[in-house]
Amino acid sequence: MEYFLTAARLQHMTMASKELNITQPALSHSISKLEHELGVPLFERSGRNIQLNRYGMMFVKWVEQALDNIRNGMQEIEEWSHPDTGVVSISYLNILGVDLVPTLVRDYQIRYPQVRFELKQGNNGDINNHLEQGRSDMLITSKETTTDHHEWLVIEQIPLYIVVSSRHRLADRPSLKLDDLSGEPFVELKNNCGLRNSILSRVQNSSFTLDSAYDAEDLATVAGFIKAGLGVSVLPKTPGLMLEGLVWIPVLEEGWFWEVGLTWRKDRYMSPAAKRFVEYVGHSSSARIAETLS
Amino acid sequence: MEYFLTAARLQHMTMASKELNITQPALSHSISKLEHELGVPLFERSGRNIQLNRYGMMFVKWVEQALDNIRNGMQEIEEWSHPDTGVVSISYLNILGVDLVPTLVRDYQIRYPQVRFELKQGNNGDINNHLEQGRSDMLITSKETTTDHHEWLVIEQIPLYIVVSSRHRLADRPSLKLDDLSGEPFVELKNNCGLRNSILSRVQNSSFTLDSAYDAEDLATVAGFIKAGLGVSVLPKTPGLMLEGLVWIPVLEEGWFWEVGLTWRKDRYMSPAAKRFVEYVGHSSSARIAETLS
DNA sequence: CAAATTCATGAATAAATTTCATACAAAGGT
DNA sequence: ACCTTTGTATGAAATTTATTCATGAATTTG
Repeated sequence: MEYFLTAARLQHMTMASKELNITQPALSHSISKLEHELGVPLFERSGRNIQLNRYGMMFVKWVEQALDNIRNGMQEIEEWSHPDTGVVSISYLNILGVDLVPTLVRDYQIRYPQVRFELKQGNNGDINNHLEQGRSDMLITSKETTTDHHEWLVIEQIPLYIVVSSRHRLADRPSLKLDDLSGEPFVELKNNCGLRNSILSRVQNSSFTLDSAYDAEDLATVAGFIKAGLGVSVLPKTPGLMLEGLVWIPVLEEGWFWEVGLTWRKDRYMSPAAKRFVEYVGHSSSARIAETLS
Repeated sequence: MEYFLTAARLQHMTMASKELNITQPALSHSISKLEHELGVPLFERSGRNIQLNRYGMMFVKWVEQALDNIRNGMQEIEEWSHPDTGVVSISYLNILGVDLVPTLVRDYQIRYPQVRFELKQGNNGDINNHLEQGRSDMLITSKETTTDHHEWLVIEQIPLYIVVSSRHRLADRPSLKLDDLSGEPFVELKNNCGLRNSILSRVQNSSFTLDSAYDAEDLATVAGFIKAGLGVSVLPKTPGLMLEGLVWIPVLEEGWFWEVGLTWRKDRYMSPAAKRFVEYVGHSSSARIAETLS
């Protein structure tokens, strides 16, 4: 195709072959092969020069279009796979859309304003499907769901608090141990939201037996239930959950925080734009952790 | 490209390879080669099945368009080179547009109604250029211009008459010899119109010396000059020249006719439609000649 | 848990493209 | 008119590319 267009443009085999960096017989052969495939000649050979004929002129315009299409396709891929102009496709847990993800995206776009983000949210099951089906490059979720096929990079450790209604009998305590909640109706999460497993595993290590009163769909609903005085729970202290009428009481035991981070599949191709985003998150989160320690 | 589209459509290497009549590794290799050329993967490999990824979906739509274009190009060529639907491209001498060519074309299109004609006219120089440059498949002209690179097929032998004005002193003669025109002002053709050379060569064989009075651009002008009483000439008796006020006097000598026919270059490709037209003209003209003889 | 299915990989083979050498034809210069 | 130059075509050899075969790894199925 490329050969044909060049020969057609220059109407000169030898010059065209030079432009294409091939020998003249190579071009002659391939043009002749094309002509045989089409069943018609594309050039008039009169003496020692060639000239596009009727069929050649017709065919040129189609071939030009075809090659333009291929070039467009390559350019689109190039654009989308370039770190500056490419796309970072992320799925994240619903609750993280309130504060963490928008902050992260905004900060990143100050550095790389041309990068496009493709953001999807959902519960743990949803977003894991996104990742498996390749509809997202990476997830922002809690660590619990990762396997050894996945890479994990922590973004933030959000402290967990015991949350009660302001009218609750424990509402004025400065701090609590988990055991103090024994007998209290506990508002749990329905679907395995990462956080749920995170809390359940901690509970199993303690002597305290959990009295599950309600299963809510998501964290915001849990907060709502507590506010309505229907029970108590353990929640990460994050915007979107800090409703009026809730009291956040620190947990006395060590290590009560919810680890949120980036996860992606080791075996999957990741676009340069996505790679750079991962790198950025790595730097910024380690900077943030260093800051927290000092 | 074809391989990629099939694999993309079926999302299944083995099935695609069967449809393409190649082995599965052949397809795997070529897809992998394409991916390396583009620098990005086009499929997600999860376990034992493949799925188009973001880049693959983008690329598919461009490749589909490109292949459509090539197919359109091939179809257009197919159409134009098919004897039924193709094009017959003819250049002819101006004067033959009055009767011969329209009749020929009309008769042919009764048999092959889908055939398209591309008709150009001009003087001898013009139409010879058309043929040399490949802008026409064939010419309808007089035999004189053909060389051994050309094929020749006679269509009609148009009788030549001595033409004088009705007010001319020879106007009432039933027939004339060429010598009878001695001393008469002769109206000649300017550019070598085939007929001109035809007449001049005959004149050279006779004792008669031609007294060239005017050089006209074309046959119709010759007729006009004669009608105006400016001279006499020899003309083929054909519609378009038979003006009122002209007298057509048969020539006594034998062999005074103008041979008009089809000519084309031996070394040039001729479309099936054009070939069939040539064949038709061959049959119909031999039929006509047989008819004339009987 | 074995059998079957599917894709990837690497070496061997088959097919294609390209080059080399050369022939043929047409322009151009003397 | 003859030689030189320029340009294309052709066929065989060399090279590159594509395909197959054999096989391995991974995942799904019965």
